[in-house]
Amino acid sequence: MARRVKSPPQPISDLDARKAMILKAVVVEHIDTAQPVGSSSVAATADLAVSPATVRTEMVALEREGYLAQPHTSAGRVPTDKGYRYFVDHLEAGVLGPAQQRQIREFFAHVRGEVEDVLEQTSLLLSRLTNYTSVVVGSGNSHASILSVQLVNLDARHHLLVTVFSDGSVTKHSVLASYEASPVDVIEASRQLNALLIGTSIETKIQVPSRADTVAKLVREAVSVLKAEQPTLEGEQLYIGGSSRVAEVFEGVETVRQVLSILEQELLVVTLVEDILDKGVSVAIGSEHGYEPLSSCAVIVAPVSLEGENVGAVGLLGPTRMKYREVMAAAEAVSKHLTAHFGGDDRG
Amino acid sequence: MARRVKSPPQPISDLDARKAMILKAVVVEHIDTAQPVGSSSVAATADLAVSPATVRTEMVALEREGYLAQPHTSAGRVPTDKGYRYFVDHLEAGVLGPAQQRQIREFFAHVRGEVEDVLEQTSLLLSRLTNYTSVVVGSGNSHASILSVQLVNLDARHHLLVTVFSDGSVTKHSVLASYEASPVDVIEASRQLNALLIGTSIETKIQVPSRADTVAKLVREAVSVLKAEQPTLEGEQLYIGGSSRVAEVFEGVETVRQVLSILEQELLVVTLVEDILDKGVSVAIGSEHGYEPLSSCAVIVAPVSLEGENVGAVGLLGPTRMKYREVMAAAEAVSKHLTAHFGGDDRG
DNA sequence: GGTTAGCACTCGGTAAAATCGAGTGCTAAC
DNA sequence: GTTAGCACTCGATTTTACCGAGTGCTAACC
Repeated sequence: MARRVKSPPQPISDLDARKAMILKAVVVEHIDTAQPVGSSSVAATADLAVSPATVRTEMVALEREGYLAQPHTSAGRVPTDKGYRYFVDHLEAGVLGPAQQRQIREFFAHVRGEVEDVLEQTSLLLSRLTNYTSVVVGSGNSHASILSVQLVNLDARHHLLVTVFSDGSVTKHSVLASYEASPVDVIEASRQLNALLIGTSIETKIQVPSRADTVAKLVREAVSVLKAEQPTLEGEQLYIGGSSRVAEVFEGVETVRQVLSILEQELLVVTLVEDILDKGVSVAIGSEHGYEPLSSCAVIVAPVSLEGENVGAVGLLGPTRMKYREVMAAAEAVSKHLTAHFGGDDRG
Repeated sequence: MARRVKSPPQPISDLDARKAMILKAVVVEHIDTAQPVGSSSVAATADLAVSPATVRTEMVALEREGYLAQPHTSAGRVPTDKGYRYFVDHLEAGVLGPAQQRQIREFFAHVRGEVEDVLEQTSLLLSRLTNYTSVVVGSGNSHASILSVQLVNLDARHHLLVTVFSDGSVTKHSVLASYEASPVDVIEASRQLNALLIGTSIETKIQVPSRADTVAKLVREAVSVLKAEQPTLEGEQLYIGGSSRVAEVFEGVETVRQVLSILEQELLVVTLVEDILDKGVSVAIGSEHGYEPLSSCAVIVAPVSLEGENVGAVGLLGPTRMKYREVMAAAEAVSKHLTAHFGGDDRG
């Protein structure tokens, strides 16, 4: 996470102390008011003992360097994505309000149920906490090992393959056969599948029996449907909380539509979040994530890990002028709690 | 479904032929243009050989009787909920365009996978077909019988109860014990659970063993988490397709927000759809369904049945000025196909 | 009696004009 | 390097005027 402390030699794109303060003031006020910010209100910022005129000169520079933009002559300045980026990179870590801290603690003290339920609840919590739309991603089970498989027959040709994985996930797959199988066959197939698959992961290559009897055919069939899953994306879980926030937080019906439409494409959202995570970043602003329809959004993510490994992420989606401090703090806190929750799950 | 053919004696609230035609003309045009409709455009309707003045007189009457409303003096008329209701009740059955029919047929010819996947895909289909937000509800499994239960142990105190129902649904429940249990115990418990539960439904009262050994405790524990589900609502599945349509179809950010916010409350949506279905109606207009925030919406539903029993529903949500003919036809067609799909599931 | 042409009237929507003022950039003095 | 002063810009807001779709009413018409 790029959080630079003030230290001597900085990349070209760095700003002297005063410019930084001015930029920060503009960002803060614009986030608050959604209006272009003028030189006088910046000058009024207590800890900046200069006149509006001076501020103006600096703002011209900031604009030239791409941190600020002017909607039109004779309007105040608005931060660009680059401006927000600088702001976020130099943000001192935010602290959560006590009320929110309590809310999170209480939530995790009382939440229970399956992982899926917890993740879903968490997405609602995040959205309630921040007033933005939240996104919780649980990773797939592609390398979890199989604890148990069972073939249950619904009728003579229609069976259900139920698989339990070591991460606690359960999948089911229909197995439709063109031949009839007796309950005894199914039980035997089930037994063989167990022998064959337990301990392997879905990625493991399996040597299936090549005999031509009903049981062997069933076994082959079952293994094949199990392996037929797309390796990476099936099994990913996505929970979106507070999508109605989109309508309150973005202006312009068209933007709202676009964002909602993106959120509907679950694969895309999962990829987006994981991309951001892969880059090791916690915030993607504007066009940084490369999804053009989301260019007026910022996405904040935090990883959730289990035994040192990333098993998911929590994210928040808002306009570029979102409350980064609070929201980043919230995301971080929730991701921590979630990690702890899954790590020390076994309450007595 | 109330579809009246013109027949002699009607309830008080019925209209003579000409009023009906005028009302219909207003509704049709308003659905098309979203604008108040004036007497002259109604008079221009080919099959109505009267002058605007006459139409006006009739419109005054229609307004008095509550079918039309006037946004303000010297504006055209707009249908009220009652007006739409009359329109819908007297709507001759719509026919789907050939393109849409093909789309539906193709969809059902190629769709495959678990019930859940089919329902989810269906909701997308419906939304694509109609350009409105769609809702697909799959009923719970509360009276499906249990085909198999299995206790899988994750670690000494943490087990997973996996239950397969006759309707093909699978549930999992964590069983957390305060005592340690050996794999042998778990297998034995699993065996006993099978003996105990197979063939019963979730509602059946079960006589659990009262012994104090580990196995019996496990069995009791497992039965109790299984029964702990809320009887009616858990297991209901809801799939919403095209929620971004909300933003294109309703005007006013506030309305959009409200509708989205309702859609987030899955329980509420399920109840809403089932309420409408229970009333034996296929369309709920404006405030007819009693959910105030949805008073500018119309909801069209069609049941999905399996072996004569309702197992779900498809629905579409739009503004009161929605294209009833087309949408009702689409909902009906899809519900028919879905019913057929599940009825004759066993393709060779 | 129902229908219709004629007409005065209403009133929201749109466009043009006027005004305002926040904010700028520049310059000259400090 | 900073700042006060000032002319200038330009979007937002308000004002005014106007248009015209649509109404309700009345008197003539079939």
